[in-house]
Amino acid sequence: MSSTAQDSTPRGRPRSDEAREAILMAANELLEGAGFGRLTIEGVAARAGVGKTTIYRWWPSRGALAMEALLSKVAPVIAFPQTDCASDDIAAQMRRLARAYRGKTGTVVREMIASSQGDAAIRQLFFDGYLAPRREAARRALRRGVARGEFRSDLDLDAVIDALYGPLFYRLLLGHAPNDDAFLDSVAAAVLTGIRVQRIG
Amino acid sequence: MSSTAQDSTPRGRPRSDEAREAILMAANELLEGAGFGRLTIEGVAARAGVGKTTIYRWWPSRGALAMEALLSKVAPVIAFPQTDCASDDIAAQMRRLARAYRGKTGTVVREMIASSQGDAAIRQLFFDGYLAPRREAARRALRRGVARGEFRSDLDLDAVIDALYGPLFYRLLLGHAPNDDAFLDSVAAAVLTGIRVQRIG
Amino acid sequence: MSSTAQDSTPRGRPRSDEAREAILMAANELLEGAGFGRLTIEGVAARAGVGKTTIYRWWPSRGALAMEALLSKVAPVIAFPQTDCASDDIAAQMRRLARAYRGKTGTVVREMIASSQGDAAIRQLFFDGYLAPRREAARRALRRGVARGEFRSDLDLDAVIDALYGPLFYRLLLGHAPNDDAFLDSVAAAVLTGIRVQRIG
Amino acid sequence: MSSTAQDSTPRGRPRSDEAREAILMAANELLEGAGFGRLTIEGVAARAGVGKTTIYRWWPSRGALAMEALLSKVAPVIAFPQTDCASDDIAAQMRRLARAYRGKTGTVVREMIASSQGDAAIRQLFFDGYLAPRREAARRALRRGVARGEFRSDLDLDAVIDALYGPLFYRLLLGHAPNDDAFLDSVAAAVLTGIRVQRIG
DNA sequence: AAATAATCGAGACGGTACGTCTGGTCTTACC
DNA sequence: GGTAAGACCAGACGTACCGTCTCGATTATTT
Repeated sequence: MSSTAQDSTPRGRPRSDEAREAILMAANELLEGAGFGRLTIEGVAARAGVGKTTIYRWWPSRGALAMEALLSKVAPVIAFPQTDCASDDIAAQMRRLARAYRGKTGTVVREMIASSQGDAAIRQLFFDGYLAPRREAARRALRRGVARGEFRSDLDLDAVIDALYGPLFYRLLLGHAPNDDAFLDSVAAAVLTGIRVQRIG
Repeated sequence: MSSTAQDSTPRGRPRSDEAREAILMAANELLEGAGFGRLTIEGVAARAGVGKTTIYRWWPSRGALAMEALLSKVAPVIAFPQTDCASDDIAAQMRRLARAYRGKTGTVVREMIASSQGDAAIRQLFFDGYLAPRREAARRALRRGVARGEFRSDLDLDAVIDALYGPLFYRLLLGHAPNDDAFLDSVAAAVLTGIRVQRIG
Repeated sequence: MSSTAQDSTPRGRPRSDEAREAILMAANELLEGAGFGRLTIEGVAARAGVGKTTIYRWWPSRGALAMEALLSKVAPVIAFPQTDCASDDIAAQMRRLARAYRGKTGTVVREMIASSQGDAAIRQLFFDGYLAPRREAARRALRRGVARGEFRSDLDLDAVIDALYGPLFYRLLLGHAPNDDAFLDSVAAAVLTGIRVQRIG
Repeated sequence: MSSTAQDSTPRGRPRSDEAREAILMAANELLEGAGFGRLTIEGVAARAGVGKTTIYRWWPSRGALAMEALLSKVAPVIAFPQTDCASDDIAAQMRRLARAYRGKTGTVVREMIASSQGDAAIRQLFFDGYLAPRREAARRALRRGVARGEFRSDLDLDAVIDALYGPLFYRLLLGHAPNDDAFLDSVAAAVLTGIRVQRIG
């Protein structure tokens, strides 16, 4: 077993975790207080009692900092219940997710998606750090349904997930109508019915 | 007793349409060339050969200007075909819309939605000027299907529209997968099947 | 039947002088309230209820307007007394002038001289409208002294005037010491003694 | 007990003397080329290759900058010759000063005095930085004359200085007549004669 | 212990763009 | 045909942040 080639203990003064945490905390406070648009590096540095250099040393951009700040405190993945019926589990999770998005989390997610639009690196951070694990959980729920013979086995799971959650995000971002339970149920019903194993007439 | 409702004779030099058009054209050029993030009031003023004051006099913010610039030249509503089958009409329009969004229009729409997140005024402008007319066209297509006996008559049309187009916008904004025809067809099939009048067994 | 030409009322232009006076009054108010530095054409126009054009039609610059505004209300020439002794007359007038300059007039004159520095036209206006008549009065007082045999007859009167009043303006503008009577008397004494007809020993 | 008076260790990046000098040089060039009225912070920044912030960080106003620029390059105090005769020394220095004022320096000094009128801080700067040392030199010359028994010992030196130099500044600022040698000599003669120790008849 | 190395805070630096203010010019409609 | 209103281009204002760059001070590892 080759002991890792990369064992080189770093020289010099080690990174200060105290500073790191102060920065993320300050960033979060600014994000919640004033929104992403008013989060500035200088503001974070001042509030955290930290030099600007320290921020630039560790984060490539305002967006990257905001994203990490958010991920550092984002709500845990909304879990999928595991009853006898995968369809019900999914519909129930969607309702819970929508409830979370009606609060502060929704604002935060909206801003994260918004700030992703102009910067591919931020988009990747958001996808990897936030969206991907949540999509993986959904994928597992769907696979469970497939395994139970509830859903067809030839599904494009990503497409199904997008069909289920796309409307929710659409309303979150455009804001023309609320993500109420009736809406989510109707979306879930339409999509899940469409992927259900057909009863033979 | 004069009953004139509109008595407001504007005083002073009237607004210059020439300047207005030069500003919107310059804004569009910058939007397409460098994106919303690089659109600055100073840049627009310089390119349009216009004083900054003239821009600030008529547009309250960078976002409002960008939005109006977008709306002033955006492709006309992607029309719905009108064949015998409303379902086919809708699915066909979705494919066309997605094609448009794979080009420059998609980038601009993404950025407009993003900049809507921090500014309620922009959001309203975008909804009224861009989204609402397109949703109304979709609503008409759905009503046609209802009238033809193709779709159920108890539908929440807005919810149906969100279910159809939400996934498309979701992929547009998150970018984790392309809006290809197969995906859109599967979404359309699931949703439209769900609202179809049930055949009596 | 329109009688084109001449109604009994001759083509009224009732405004002109009214506007002119309103402008000068507004300019004076601004000058006294905020000083020359804060006098702007726009401010004057707004306060006078007048279009900017009307100001630009009659005055070539901010300074010219200010100058005329000041001249329109400036205190009358401080008269020279006419006693038996021209020296005493002059010294007395200097004391009176200094007293006037210790009040608002002094501030106004200071600012007029200041605004003359960058604009030859303003300087000319100030000289012709303010300074020249006052110097002429001083010249007459000196000539009276010459005629009476009190002063020498080969004098360069302008140089004498500058020697008399220069120190007063110097203190007015630099402000390092007050123009008190003792100072003025000592200046007057030195200069007037110097130009007095010498007693033959 | 440590008696160190100066314990303030400056933190952060130290001020750049290079920038400071570039700014003063650029300001001087603009002052001489276009005059104080055309000296703008933006112009200085551009010419010096410096950010505007750097100027605003160290100078509170356009006038303060101009003043320091002037002081940084103004000829050293026009020295007083030191011959046997203090009267001659003073008259000679006045001629030299007037010669300097007939050139570019005169224009700048005029403008500085003008801009002092609306800003007490500028006035103070001009007095402390420019005028006071020159007056002190004159005071020393006069004291020399007193010590030599040439002038009376009960003089108000400030008043004498104002009497000597006031006319010169008066002509400089009003511009109605040149500061030629004959004029200065006559002023000097009158004033210095007046303060001379009287010969006993 | 001393030297080396990377960190930290502070804050100045050259810049870009902001949104405002004023200058001086130019249209309009009204009187 | 002069006037008020007010839009127009131009450009400087003073401010906010950007991202980079010294500094002196601190905290580790390596010699």
